[in-house]
Amino acid sequence: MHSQPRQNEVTARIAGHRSEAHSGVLTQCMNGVRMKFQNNGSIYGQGEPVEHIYEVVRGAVRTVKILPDGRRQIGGFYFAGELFGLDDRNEHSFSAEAMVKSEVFVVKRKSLINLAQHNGELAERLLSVTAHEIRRQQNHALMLVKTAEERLGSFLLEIAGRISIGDSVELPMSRQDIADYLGVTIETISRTFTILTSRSVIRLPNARAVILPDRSKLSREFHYD
Amino acid sequence: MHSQPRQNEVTARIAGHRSEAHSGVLTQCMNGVRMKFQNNGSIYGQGEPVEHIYEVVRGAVRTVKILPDGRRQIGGFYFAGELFGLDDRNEHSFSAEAMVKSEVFVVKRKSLINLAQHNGELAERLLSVTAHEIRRQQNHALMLVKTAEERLGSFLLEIAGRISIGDSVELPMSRQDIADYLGVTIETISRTFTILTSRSVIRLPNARAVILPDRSKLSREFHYD
DNA sequence: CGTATTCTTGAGCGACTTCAAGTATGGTGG
DNA sequence: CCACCATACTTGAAGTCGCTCAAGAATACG
Repeated sequence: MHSQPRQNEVTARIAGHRSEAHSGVLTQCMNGVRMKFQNNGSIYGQGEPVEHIYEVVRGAVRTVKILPDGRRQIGGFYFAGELFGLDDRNEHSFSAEAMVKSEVFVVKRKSLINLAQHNGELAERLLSVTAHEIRRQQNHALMLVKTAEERLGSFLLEIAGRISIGDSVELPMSRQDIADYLGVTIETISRTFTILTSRSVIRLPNARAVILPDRSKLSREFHYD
Repeated sequence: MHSQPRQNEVTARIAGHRSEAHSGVLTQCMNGVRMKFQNNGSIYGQGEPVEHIYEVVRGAVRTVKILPDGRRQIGGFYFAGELFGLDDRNEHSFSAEAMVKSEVFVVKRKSLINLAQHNGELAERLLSVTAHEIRRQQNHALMLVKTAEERLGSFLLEIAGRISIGDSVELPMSRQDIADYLGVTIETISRTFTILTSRSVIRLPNARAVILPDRSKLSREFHYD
């Protein structure tokens, strides 16, 4: 059902275009470990103990939850400079996987908390990062109450806001990932891409590349944020 | 469309049953102001500057977003001891309203951040509260990809986990609030309550009171969390 | 007791799902 | 380099769940 895709030409370019080491909150002020993951590599699993916090250095990561009945839900996508793994429990409720060849900076959760206790600036930045994550999750919830066209529209706007180069975005995630993030089927995603293209809202040079000619018009139509 | 309900007998009891002052993260270690709000009173508005952080002392609060096309979305419900207003931007993206007569402890955002910078324990607790809020938002997103029956089932489980007395819950929110939280219409919520009742999954002594006779069975069926 | 409001129920319709092919694309071995 | 296979993506047709529109029942409060 959700089998291994291959590293194709497009995703390889994505992994590459941010290959310069991205310096984020953690890499600047902590000692930790850099880890590399292959396409689809597992970073941590649903149910594993929460011992680390992660920062994407290069590449792209998704968090995934498999429900008892087999349904798959994507919690979020994370790109260079972004933190993930911020669970408040002792067990991860989602697993994390690299979507393309990626590099991740890993620090011990306890060390980070300890350091933040004696470093006010770090504590503030951490708080800011978590507050930002709350907003993103709220936006995610907001997407899920709209029509398929609005969901995909605001999704593309959000992703474009984070990894576009000019007016074009190269999607590191598959249609299935998008479908599982937006709570619709892969067929609906595909049909909706076709509709948006025929309406000239987007262009699709190929399945993984999207061009958004008029982002402000899109924002108005799909009122993202 | 969404007009003012009145303070009825049931919600009055809810406001009352936690009338003992609840001591949370903020009330314990900060100086701030206690504010009282009437049923449906506005605590802050969508678009207003973010200057404070709030803790429910007594009562119940909802956060609400009105989309440009008039649709209404509930971001979350907050009960005694819980924090809200944790926005990462300068403007609130949701407004906050009391659902019943409520008391709220208000502290200046800047003061809190400053204090946290020099008080490691407070910083850690704040981080824990925000991480918990992230989890709740993820759960909210998770609810929105299910069927109406599953949405209402997991919603009732979540609320029961927070404000049940024995196996019964008194809902401070209207059907419209539940509908706008779960992304379905009020008619669907009403019908689904009827279905759950006819299946003996719940009992409804009256519209605002719900009895969950077998919560563990519910958890299995609606696999909440 | 009357009226406003909330909640419930019904019938028809539409958007998304399901099931089922068909097409395109990347990788592999000859 | 090309033929082949596996996988991802697209398209079509029929079914279903939730929405819309409409009315009726229950509840709160003057």
